[in-house]
Amino acid sequence: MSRRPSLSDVAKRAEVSVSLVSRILSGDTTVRARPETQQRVHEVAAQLGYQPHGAARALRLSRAGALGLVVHEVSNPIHAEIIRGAQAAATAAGQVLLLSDAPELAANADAFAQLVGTGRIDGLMWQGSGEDYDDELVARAARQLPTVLVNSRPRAGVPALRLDDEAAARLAVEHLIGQGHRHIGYVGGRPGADLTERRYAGYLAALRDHDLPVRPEWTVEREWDAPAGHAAMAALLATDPRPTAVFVANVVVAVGALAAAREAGVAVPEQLSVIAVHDAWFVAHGAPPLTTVRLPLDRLGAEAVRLLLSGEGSPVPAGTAADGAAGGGGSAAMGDPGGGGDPVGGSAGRGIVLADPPPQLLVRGSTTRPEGMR
Amino acid sequence: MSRRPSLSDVAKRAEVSVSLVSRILSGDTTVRARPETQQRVHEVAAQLGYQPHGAARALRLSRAGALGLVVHEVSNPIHAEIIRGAQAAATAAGQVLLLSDAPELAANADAFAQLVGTGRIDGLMWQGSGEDYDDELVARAARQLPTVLVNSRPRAGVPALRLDDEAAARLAVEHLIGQGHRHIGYVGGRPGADLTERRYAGYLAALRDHDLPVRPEWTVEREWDAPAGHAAMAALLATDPRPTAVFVANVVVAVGALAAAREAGVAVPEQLSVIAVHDAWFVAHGAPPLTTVRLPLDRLGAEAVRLLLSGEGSPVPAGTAADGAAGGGGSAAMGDPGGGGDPVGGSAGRGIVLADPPPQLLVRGSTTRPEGMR
DNA sequence: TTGTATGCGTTATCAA
DNA sequence: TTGATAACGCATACAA
Repeated sequence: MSRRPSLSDVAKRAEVSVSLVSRILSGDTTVRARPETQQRVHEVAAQLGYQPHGAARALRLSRAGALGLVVHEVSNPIHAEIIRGAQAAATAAGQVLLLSDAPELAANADAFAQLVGTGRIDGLMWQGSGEDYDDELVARAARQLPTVLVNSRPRAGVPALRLDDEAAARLAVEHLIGQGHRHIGYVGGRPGADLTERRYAGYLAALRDHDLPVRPEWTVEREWDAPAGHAAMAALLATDPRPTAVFVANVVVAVGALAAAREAGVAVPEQLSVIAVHDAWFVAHGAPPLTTVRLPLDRLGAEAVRLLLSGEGSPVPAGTAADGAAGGGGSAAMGDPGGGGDPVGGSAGRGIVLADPPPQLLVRGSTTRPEGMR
Repeated sequence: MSRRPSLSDVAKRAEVSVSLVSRILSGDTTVRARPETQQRVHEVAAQLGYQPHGAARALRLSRAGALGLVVHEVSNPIHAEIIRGAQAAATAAGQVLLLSDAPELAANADAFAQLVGTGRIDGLMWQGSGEDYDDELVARAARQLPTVLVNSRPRAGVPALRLDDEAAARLAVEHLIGQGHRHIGYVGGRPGADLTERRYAGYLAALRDHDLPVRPEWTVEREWDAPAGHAAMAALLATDPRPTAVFVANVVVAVGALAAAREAGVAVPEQLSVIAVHDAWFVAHGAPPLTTVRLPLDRLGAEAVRLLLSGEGSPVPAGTAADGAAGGGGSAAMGDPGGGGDPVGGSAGRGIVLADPPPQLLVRGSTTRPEGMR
């Protein structure tokens, strides 16, 4: 028959027992089998193209060999970077990556159960976007699985991985200040979202450090998409006086903001400098090419994988579903991995900041000295 | 203990046998159990939060309940659309989606084996990009799994799903012609790639239909990325006479092409109209906003899932690995699903064209009547 | 140095 | 109307 060869097929052909084959092929060091036997087994296995059956292994070991990644919108280039990093890291660790979509999981309870409750994955990475349903779903997931939040602060007791957004914002704003700008506006993302707040903090810190005024009407927050950026920039340009430069908290938002400036007849960078956090391939080709601060988004994904695999994901609380004894699923480890973290809480609820590599300024055409300066 | 509840936990608590629970919970219609028993079982299951263990199911049923999707670059917005469609369709069908990266699979044999050879997935979707390794890898995969090529013509006997690229190109070029252009250039993607050829065919057909000349020096093909588009457009603009309009075979390429025109001081659309295949959110915010032809990329992913699930993926040839009898893995069905296909070969090697919904013209600012016309 | 037996959680076959 | 049992493929404790 042409079905996939199993251990017993190999065993039969090599004329040894199944268990011996298992031990030999899995590189069990305590197996002191005859060298000739070992070789024979290896040969037969190769000949037959034997590969262990994933489900059987998962069942026996009660480890799925897979990790889940939940993202809010694949088409967002920022999320794509995270996916890329996670994908590569998972593969490198011999795990497969299961991709899912947050809005869909929120809308479809079966889908959620299918992903989280069936033992298909050993850990879950959840890209938090500050949606309302995030907290609830993440909390539910964390009850069943080691879970890590990505690009978010810790919520619902689930550890979180994030980048040094404050430093990035600071770097961006300081670039503007260095060019001589003293009137700098802020376009954020969704109000109240972690990311917005952290980047706003960096913006404020930079202004403060240089004794520059903060004007409330120059702070506009809408959403994390281009239309929102468009609206925000339009609002900002309607102020009087108007800033000579704008820091935009996200490159996607910046795309809309640039379009709004263009439509308003405000030349960038001649009349208005614009800088944004995160880089995406297409902004380098824009008019003008956008100056950005790049953050290592791919590392975010990679580090999340590492965390999960090293057992530092959210510990699964004991006595969840049925009875009530101790013993647990996810092991919990301590320590502060990753570069320069600022651990917040205890074993759960930690916030880890990936500060390495640091934010990188990519100067392109959208920033320049303010008009009338020299 | 706090481990996940199993069937036997439910059975114990409901005071029935495991097999009865299994049948009741799986909605077996032939199970004529007492209504009260049924209810009790359901209650206990809900109480315990019982969910069948995926691996155990997979082992028993020899179906993984998962599909694999291999893509060449997640950050490409076009690929992201495909992923999105596949993801949604898989979830809707109760399957999970396993995402992988083609270059990585090409470089890492273990990763390939892990994805394809371990029974983790019931079918594989492979986004073909005309890379050299594609043929070989797809062929290997198809020997083990029902496989479908996405956005490609059939290769290596593997059925393929694609969009009506020729119609899209035609629609785009006819839009230009309709505006009065008679000198229309072509910027393609990777030379020799299916996509390039199909779109080129549409371009040619449109010109032919309107008795417009085809000038070899106005046909430039480089690669599927923005830098290539930049180079191609630069080459095109160096011709003399130069076309008044350019059809670009891909929106990503078009981003680079627009930048090149800008740098060359050629105003779009005043001096040069540009139109491209595929739509991406950011081009609407560009300068100028790009006119595009949208194709239902998400349906491509969704339909691939449907095909695999309905058993119309590549049939796995019998007698592959070990012995040599009949009996096979993937069932093969015939028929011509999806809208208006042009099936090419037999059961394997079919090419299915998704012609519905048809290409959609999105007129934005990058096209206009040629200069000096009225 | 190697083999036998057991169990992971399900489903399916058969018997009662 | 229900239950006992075998089997899916593997890893391991134990026996030889």
